[in-house]
Amino acid sequence: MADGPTINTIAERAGVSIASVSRVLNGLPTRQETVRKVMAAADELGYVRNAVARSLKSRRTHQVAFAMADVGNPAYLAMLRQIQPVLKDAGYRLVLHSTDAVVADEIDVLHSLGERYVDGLIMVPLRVTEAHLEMLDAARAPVVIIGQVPEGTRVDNVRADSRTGVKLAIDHLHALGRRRIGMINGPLDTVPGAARGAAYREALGGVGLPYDEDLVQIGDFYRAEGGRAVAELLDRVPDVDALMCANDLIALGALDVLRAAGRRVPEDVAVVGMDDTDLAAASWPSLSSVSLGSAERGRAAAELMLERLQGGDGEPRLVTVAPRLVVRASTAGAPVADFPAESRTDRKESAE
Amino acid sequence: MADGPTINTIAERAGVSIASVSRVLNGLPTRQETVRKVMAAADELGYVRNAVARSLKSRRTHQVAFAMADVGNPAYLAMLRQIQPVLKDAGYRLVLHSTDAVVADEIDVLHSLGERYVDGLIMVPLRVTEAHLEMLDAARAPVVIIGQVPEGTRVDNVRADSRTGVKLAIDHLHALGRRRIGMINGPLDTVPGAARGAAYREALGGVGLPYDEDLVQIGDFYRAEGGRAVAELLDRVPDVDALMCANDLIALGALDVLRAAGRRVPEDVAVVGMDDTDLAAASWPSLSSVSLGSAERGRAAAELMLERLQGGDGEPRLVTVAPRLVVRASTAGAPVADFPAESRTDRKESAE
DNA sequence: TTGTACGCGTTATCAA
DNA sequence: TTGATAACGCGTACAA
Repeated sequence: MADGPTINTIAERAGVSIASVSRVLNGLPTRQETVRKVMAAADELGYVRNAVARSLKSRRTHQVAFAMADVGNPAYLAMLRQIQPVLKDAGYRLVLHSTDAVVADEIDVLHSLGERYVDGLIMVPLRVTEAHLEMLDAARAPVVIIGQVPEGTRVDNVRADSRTGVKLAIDHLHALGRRRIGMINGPLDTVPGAARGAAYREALGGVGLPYDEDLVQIGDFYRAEGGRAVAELLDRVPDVDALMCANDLIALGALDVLRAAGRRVPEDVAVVGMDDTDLAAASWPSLSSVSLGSAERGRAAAELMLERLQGGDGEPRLVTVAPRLVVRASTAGAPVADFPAESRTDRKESAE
Repeated sequence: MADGPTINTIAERAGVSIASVSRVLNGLPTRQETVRKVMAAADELGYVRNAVARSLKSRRTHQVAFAMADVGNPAYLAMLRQIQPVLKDAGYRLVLHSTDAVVADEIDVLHSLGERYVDGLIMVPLRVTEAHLEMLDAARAPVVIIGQVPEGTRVDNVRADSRTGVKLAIDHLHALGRRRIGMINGPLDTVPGAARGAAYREALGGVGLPYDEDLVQIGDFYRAEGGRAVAELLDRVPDVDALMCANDLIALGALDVLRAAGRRVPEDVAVVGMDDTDLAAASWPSLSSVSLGSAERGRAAAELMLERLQGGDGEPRLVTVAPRLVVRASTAGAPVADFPAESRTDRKESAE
């Protein structure tokens, strides 16, 4: 752990000036003899350039930050998996920020952008507050926001389209002949909860079904709470024949409860989840789910960021990613009997 | 996006020297009047200290790198989730490296340690080669390795204990009265594959069961391959009454195939997975699984790292994390009928 | 208590 | 082609 050599050390050793060393190291035109001496000295000393000093001089860190609420959330994770390679291939390192769903932490991250330890920031805010907007306005580095921002906000923005996503699911259920389609949602004061609830109502209208409050049950975005909500709904509306769940965990809870209640899935009740996480393919029956394109959003955000970093300074851009309905056994008639070969569920595991 | 103010800007504005500005900003004893002027100027200018310049001076970046093969791997992810908050609380940022299971990339990461853009590195190598050892020896910053390293390697090291893990599972199955316990493994030339295969053989001996080659089937660490392997095993040994699977994905494949073959789980065949990923709780029946303590390993590694960063420079340390058998429906008699309330499967989802 | 001046390791300019 | 030197932004002896 000896102190690392610098260009000064090399210069002494090679008997040249630090300017020459720098030139050689950066491949600038230099006499062969000098190149040789410098390279030899650098080699012997095990020289590695100091990234911090370079950054101070060049004003570029080759780092990009990605900030989201929770590393464990599969949706964010899907984004991360796409963002990482895009940045890596372009020569950027990824700095990870988990804000634990604390708004103050998000503001902190935006603030710290001024410290210039990264060249840019990709952020998935829980919701965009006034404080966010102020910081965004004052930001000294490019920012890409994944999620809804108020009209007119001057930031690059990547969005999902949960309205269309819910519509895909409702249309699908309707086409299967379901007419009593319930909705199990999370809290309505969250961005996803509100959006998905409204979309459900609208989609029902789209297929000519009446909106019935009794068919809607609010719980939380977790498995146990989802299950409880479904139990209540079953009590109240025994003839429900389909469940639109606001995310996959809720849908897993629905499967638990339906099974316990002796209802067959999908014969008696069809179930659709949302976010299309890995869990959807792992469950039994496997779960039809609406993908909101987390992976695609991550990739799009990373690409927008790279364009900014490479000098693009046009108007803020908006990218909207289309949702996709992934049909599996929970809506598709008879449960799949064979094991699935869908490659997307095949992920490598088990390190040691 | 105007150019940010520096302490010089503030000094001018406040009519004092940069030294005074620096002092105020760092809370060193200063006259009240000066403090006021400086703070005022800093406020008006929206000053934020430059992290790069500080790092160059202080020789500390307050960044730690975490390098593993694949962000999507749930085992690494579990580590990441623990490492992140530990570092964050200690004031360190996390730089994420995904090496895509390419050994050369791992070496790159070790090499880049010399660039001093991080204060330390936590790494989960696929396998430790000669090149690794050389780089580790020359490392100019603290390194913590999660995984097996050759005896005598001078690095902090955190290990799992898959041998004991497998033994827990076999003992459990044996206690349930199973006597024809099969093993579905991944390739034997991988570290986990070899270790788990050997552990299986040893554990059988421990409960007085003979080792029978016919009961072992090699596939790969994926669901479809796992399923295929199980199908072959069933063909060859129809009276198998339990399956020890080398990871959870394989176990999911086993459930698929057993279901298709009309074997009840666990009545006819009990199934145990490994790694205890989220998928284990999501499947039906829910999957008993051996946890190798990924989360605990992550936390331990982060804490070892912090100790080094805070000046600890004693002998290299070795931490071994104990495995744990999580019993669920796939071995536990009648499948659980109610929905589970295990909080560890409740993770927040769905951002938008 | 305050200011001057130097160093952290690089890159880049300008003479020589 | 090369070397001395000035930044980059900050912290800090040392002197005033």
